[in-house]
Amino acid sequence: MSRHFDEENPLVQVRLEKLQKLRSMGLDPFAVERYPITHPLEAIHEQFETLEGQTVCVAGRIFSIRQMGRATFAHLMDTTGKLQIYLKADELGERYSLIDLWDLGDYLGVKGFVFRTRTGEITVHVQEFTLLAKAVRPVPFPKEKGEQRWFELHDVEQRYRQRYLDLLVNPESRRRLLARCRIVSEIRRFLESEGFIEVETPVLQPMAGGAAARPFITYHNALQREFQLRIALELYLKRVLIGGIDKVFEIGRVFRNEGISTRHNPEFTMLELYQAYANLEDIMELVERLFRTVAERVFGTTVFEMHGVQVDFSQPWRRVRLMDAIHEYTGLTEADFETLERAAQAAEKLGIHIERKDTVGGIIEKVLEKCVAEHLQQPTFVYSFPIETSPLAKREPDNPRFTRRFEGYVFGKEVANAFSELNDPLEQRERFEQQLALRQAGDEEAHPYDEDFLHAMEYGMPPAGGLGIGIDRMVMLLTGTDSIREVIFFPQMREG
RNA sequence: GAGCCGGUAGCUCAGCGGUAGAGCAGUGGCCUUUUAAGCCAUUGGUCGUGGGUUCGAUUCCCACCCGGCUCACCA
Repeated sequence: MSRHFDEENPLVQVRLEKLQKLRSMGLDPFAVERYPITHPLEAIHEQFETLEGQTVCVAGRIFSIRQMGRATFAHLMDTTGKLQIYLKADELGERYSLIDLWDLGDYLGVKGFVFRTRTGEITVHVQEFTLLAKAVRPVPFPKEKGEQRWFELHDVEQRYRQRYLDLLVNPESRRRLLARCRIVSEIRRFLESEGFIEVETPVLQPMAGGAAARPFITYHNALQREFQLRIALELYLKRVLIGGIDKVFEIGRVFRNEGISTRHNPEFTMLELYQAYANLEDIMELVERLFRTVAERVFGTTVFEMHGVQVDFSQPWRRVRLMDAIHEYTGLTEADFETLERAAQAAEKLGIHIERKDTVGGIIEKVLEKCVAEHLQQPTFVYSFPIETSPLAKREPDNPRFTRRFEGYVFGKEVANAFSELNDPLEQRERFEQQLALRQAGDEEAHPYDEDFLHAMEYGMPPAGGLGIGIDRMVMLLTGTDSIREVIFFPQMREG
């Protein structure tokens, strides 16, 4: 796929010649700035009863064209839909021949009256038209009839690299990506209606914390220092909480320096929220309400299906202790994880690869990932996570090896992560020290020791429940999509 | 990082040792309510890149690039 302007391409040449002709007639399409439309295209269909016989102005891209001598039919397309237009030579005079200078993909504005053709299609009978912009490169619009389409843009690489073409040409892609926009919008609306305030916190951070992941490094010239791109929103949102904003959230891009896969893009969108005076169970209920509300508002249903499994977000989610879930699906008991040695043995038996840096808690989470997650098809909260992998969560009072943390699973995939947040600055300091030890033992993703954050917490942080949701993965499950790239407008690609 | 599959015209694809094909799009012609419009004619390709084998390579071999899937790494 060449990135230069290939004027030698005959298809481009033809279009450039047409552009030249238009310009020589004083009809430069690129000189046009505005076209006063009276209706989006879909509105003509919706309001046909009242619009029949009325004059309207509409605009869109030429999606198809059928010239039949002295009469021409074409379809325009805009964000809302498509509309047929009809042009007659004996009414348009010399201007009729300008149609020869049109190509698929050109932007056209027309004025005319609304009618129904002999075959019943709602159409605008054009009296005046203006070419509003030209496509000098061929746009691969498909042929279509009803729901059937031919010669569609299929090449996955091209669909991702040139998403504008994918959006233009493939209705499924458009639907899926627009669904993403509406999901984000409805999440905001829901949280605001629950009294949460949206804030924006730094992307450039001295020390990226709040999650276990390697950061991207960048450099600030004037300050002559490195910064890290954030890997989570957590620590700054907690500072806001300490600042007295009791219900706070952020929807923002985070960056993790990892491999790319069907489920991982180096930059992705997180929702995090914190609610003072709320605990883990309150957050569970909030998650249930969030999914139910967004599902209803965006899709008009709470029932979703993926790979033949049906889930219903109008129902409460199952709640299960992590160790109980492990017992249920592997037969292992807590005793099997008493010591690092036993835990490693148990995991190896399940075919899980253990590394030197793994802790008992790390191994437990691996077992969850490899052997349990796939069974959690119905919406499930798995709670009570090991303390080693949860340095920012409160300890369980009667079980100090575990924390007040849950992960939400749907269709076997993790979609939410939440805790009763640790707000004891003395314990937080100890937890950071433990993480430091892990880091020194070779765990690059151990949580960094953030003195500034500790300082903030020492002024007093309220008891609070916190939640993180990967928006991209939430969109995947609500749209039944297997690849994260399909729900990101411009997924990361190697240089092409 | 490993394995498998793929990259041929603007788009969708076929071809697979003898100097490249179809449909649609494009171009020219006929056609004043068509709709995958139709009919006739026609243009268009360094067959991902670079090496090698061969009289000859899109086709066989090697390396590389890009993509997809699976696994690994990774929330």
